[in-house]
Amino acid sequence: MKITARADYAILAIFELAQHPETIRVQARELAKSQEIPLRFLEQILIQLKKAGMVESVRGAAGGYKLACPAREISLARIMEAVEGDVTLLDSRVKPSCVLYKVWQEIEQEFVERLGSITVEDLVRRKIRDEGVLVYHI
Amino acid sequence: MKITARADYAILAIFELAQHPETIRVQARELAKSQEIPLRFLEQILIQLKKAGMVESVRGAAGGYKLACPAREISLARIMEAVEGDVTLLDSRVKPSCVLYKVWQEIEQEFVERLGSITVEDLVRRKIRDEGVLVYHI
DNA sequence: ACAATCCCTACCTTTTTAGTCAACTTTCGC
DNA sequence: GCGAAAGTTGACTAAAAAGGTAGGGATTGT
Repeated sequence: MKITARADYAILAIFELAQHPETIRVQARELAKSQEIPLRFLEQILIQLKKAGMVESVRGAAGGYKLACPAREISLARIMEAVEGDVTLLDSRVKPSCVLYKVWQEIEQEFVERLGSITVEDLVRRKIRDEGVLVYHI
Repeated sequence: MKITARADYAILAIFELAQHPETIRVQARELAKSQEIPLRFLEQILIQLKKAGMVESVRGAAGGYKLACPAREISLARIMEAVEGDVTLLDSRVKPSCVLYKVWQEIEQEFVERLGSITVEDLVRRKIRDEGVLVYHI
């Protein structure tokens, strides 16, 4: 079981955006720097997140990104689906007629539900709980 | 989330072995044919399963494979670990200091436990329940 | 105007997956 | 003992996916 770099970076980026006040925009460059993500790669990812409606952008000189919806509406599953297309689809070579097919389906469903149960808001809460205060300010 | 061909084939092979009486040996060729697995590839996989103590082989003219331990002791997790080496290790780029790290650990643990909770015996039981009787006989 | 920033398409590189091959060893049946 | 059937091994290759780059165009603030 491994998380792809895309998904990993996507989650980190959204997580960081969620820690900034809603009113301010964060530039890709900043996100890339603080999370140690290759800028050009991150740009690709942000586009996907934008298309999926989780992030909104402003172009131009003082442009940047911010969340397009409340952090509580963004789950890990949603992020992963946005950048990977088909996280939810488990693919095995077994035929639907085989007993194993159903077993995989069950396991997959549980897994996706679990990923869907964790929101970015949860992450922020956990961080506050574990580390006291958030770092980013206006 | 996707199962590798190796893991998929390994599970199918063991599953088929589990459906044969303990006393008889099944040849790699037979397994390959009935499960539609490339023979040479299956041979690789069987070696891994043997090393992991799940299968035992007899060489020579009337050789073949059989389970090396009761089906109830073989879980999906065990098979996957045998052929993939590190299924259980979730790798993300987040640092251990990040809140996400713990979250991934939790999810991974649940997932692995789930895979560990399903044994080949369970599969056989399900098959009997769903399809009535097993196909393979002496 | 121009610099900073986001956007889009295409491409490249590395790693992993999936599968093959040839040669070798062991065992069985005679 | 001998040949055939079967398992064993390690090296090899092709294809796909992951990870990342590059160039250029579009927008906006100053």
